Amino acid sequence: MSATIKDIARICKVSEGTVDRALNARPGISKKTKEYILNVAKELNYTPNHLARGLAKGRSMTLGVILFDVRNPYFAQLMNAIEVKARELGYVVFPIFTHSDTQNERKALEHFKTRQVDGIIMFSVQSGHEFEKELLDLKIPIVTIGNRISGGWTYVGINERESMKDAVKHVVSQGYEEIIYICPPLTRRGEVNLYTLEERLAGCREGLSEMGKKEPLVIMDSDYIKAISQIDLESQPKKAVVCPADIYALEVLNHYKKNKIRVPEQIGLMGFDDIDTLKYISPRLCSVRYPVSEIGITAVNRLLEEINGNHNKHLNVLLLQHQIVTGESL
Amino acid sequence: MSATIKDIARICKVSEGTVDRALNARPGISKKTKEYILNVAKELNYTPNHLARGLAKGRSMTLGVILFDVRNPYFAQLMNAIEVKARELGYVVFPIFTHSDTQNERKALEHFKTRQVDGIIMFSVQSGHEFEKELLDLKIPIVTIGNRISGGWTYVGINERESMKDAVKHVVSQGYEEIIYICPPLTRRGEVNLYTLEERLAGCREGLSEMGKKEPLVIMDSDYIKAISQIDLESQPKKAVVCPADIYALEVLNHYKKNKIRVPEQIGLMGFDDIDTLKYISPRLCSVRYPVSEIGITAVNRLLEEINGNHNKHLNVLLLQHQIVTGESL
DNA sequence: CTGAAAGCGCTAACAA
DNA sequence: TTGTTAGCGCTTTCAG
Repeated sequence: MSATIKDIARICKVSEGTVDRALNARPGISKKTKEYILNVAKELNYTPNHLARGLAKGRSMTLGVILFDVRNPYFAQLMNAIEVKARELGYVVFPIFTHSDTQNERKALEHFKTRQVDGIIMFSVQSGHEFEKELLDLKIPIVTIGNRISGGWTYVGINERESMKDAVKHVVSQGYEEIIYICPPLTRRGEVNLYTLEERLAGCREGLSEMGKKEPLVIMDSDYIKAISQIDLESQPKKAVVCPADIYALEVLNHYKKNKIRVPEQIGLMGFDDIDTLKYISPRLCSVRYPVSEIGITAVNRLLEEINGNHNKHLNVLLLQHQIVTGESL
Repeated sequence: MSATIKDIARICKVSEGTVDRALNARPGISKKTKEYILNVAKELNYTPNHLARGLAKGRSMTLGVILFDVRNPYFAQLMNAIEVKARELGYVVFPIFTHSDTQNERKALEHFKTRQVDGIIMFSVQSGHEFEKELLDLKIPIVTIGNRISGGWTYVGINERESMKDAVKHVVSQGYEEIIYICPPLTRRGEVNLYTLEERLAGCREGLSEMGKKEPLVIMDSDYIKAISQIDLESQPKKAVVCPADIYALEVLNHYKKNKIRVPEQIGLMGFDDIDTLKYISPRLCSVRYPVSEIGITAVNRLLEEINGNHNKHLNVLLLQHQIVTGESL
C-alpha cells in the first residue's frame, strides 16, 4: 500500500517519533534531519492516514451535517456554504439528508456517533424531551439551524417571528386588507419540530394585529391549492396570499397562471426565502431575504468554537438580519 | 468517553476477541455468552468506533464525491441520489464542491487519499495525461460521471452526442432552419475537461448535417446574451437557439422576455437537462430529460463493485436513456 | 468455543 | 536533538 511513517523511519534510519516531528512541524528536531526526512517522504509520495491520526488524537476532523433535502435550493445553499467553510478550516463533512423523516434523523445521529464526528450541524425534524435526551447522550457538540430545539443547543438563524411580522406588515402597507396564510403540515410521523412553522404563523398574527387588521385565514390543508381555489377573488377588500416559503408561493402562482388569475391585480402574493429561482419567474415575487450562506458559515464557526471549548456559553442564539424584497406580486 | 470493547470484556470477564465475535455476529461463540455480552453492550450504550475499525480492516466505509456546485439543481439531484444510495449500502460520503476550479479538484483528491476513502465518484474539471497519471497514483477506485476522462475509468452517463443530435433533429422537425448554438467557455485555468461540451456540439453538427441543414451559428462568447441580442430575428428562415444546459436557456429566455421578444413566435428555444425549475416557468421550455438520480445510483453501485473487485472489466461505459421533452418554446 | 497477542498508522510522554 | 514505548479501539490469527 501507501508509504507509512514506519517506512520513512526505516529508510532514514531514524525513529518514528523523529519522522513525526519532521512531518508535523513539531519542535525539537534539527533542520538537517528534518529536511532529509521531508525529502524522503516526498519521494515515497507519503500521505498521512487520517484514520490512524484520528484514532490516536481522539479527533476525526469531520463534521456531521443533517439537512432535509439538498434538492431544495435553500438546503443546497446551506450545504455549499457549510462544506466550503468546513474544508477551509481543515474539516470534511458527512452530510445526511433525512427527507424530514424522523427515523432517518435518528439513524443519522447514530451514524455520526460511530463515525466519531467532532461536531454536528443539524436542521432537525424532531423535538421533545426524549429527543433532547438522546442528543445529550451523544456527548457531541451540536449547532442547530433552521429549526430551533431548546436553549440547550446553539441556534443560528433569523428571528422567524419578526421576519414574518415584517413581511405581513409590508403586505398590509401595499393596501391589502385580508391575508390568506398558507401553512401545510410538514409530515405526520413522530413528534415533529414545529418551531419555525409556529413562529412564522405567530409573526403573521402579530403583524396583522399590530396593523389593526383582522385575523388571517390560515390554510393548514396539505392540498392548499385546492383550498385557495375556493376563495372568492371578486369580493372586496383586497386579498393577498402569504406563504412561509417561496416554493409554496410558486405553486400558488402556477395555479393562478393556469386559471388566468392575474397577480397582483386580482390577488397579491408574498413568498419567503427569496430563492435563486425567482429571478427567472415573472411576476417577480415579493419575498423575504436572509443570508443563507452566512447561516451555514456562522454555524461552522460556532461549532468549531464549541469543539475547542472557547465559545461564549451565555450567547447561544445567533440571529442574522432579514430583509423584505419588493417585487411585482403585490 | 464511550464504552469500548475492552470495557465490555472486562465487565463480562471474557476476552476482547469473544466480545468482537458477539458484536459482529461472527461464528464460534455459544449462544449464552453471546446474549450476555450483547446485553451488557446495550446497557453500556456501546457504539463501535469506525475509525478504529477502518484502521484495522483497511476499509473506511466512506466514499468521496467530487461535484462542481450543489447549488446547481442538477448536481443537487446527483448529490442526493448518491448520498441516499451510499448510506443504504453502509457507506457514508464526503462531498467536495470544486466550483469547477482545477486547484480545488486536485486538493480534493489529495484529501480523499489521506482520508482513506474506499472509492471516489467524480464529475471532473480536469483532463489530460498528467491528470490521469495522478488518478492512477491514488490507487483508489474511481467512477466518473458527467465528464468522461478516458477508457481507464468507468463512466456513467448518457450518450452526450446522440442526445444532442436528437435534440437538434427535434428542433428541425418543428420547422426551424437555422440553429444558434450557445457554447460558453467553462473556465480558463488549467487543462480543462471538455468532453461533454465537445460531444454535444458534435451532436448538434451531426444532427443538422443529417437533416440536410446548414451549419449552426456557434456562440462561444461567455457573454452570450450580448451575442444573441445582435441576431436579426426578422429575417427568414425560422431560427432557434439551442443550449446545452437549461440554465443557459433560462438566461436567454429572460433576455427575450425583457426585450418583449416572443418565444416561440419570433424565435425557438431548446434547453437541456430538464431541471425541476422549468415547471414554474412559462413558456414551458423544450428540453432533454435523462435520469439524473439513476446516474448517481448506478455510479454508487458500480463503484462498490469495483471496490469489491467483482465488476465486469470489459464493460466500463454505462449509458442511460435520454428523452426529448416537448414544451411551448418551439 | 474461548483466550492471547500482534498489528493497523499515528501520537505523545518519557528517557536518553 | 533523538529514541523508545505505550497506547487509540478494533480485527484477526493462532493456540488452547
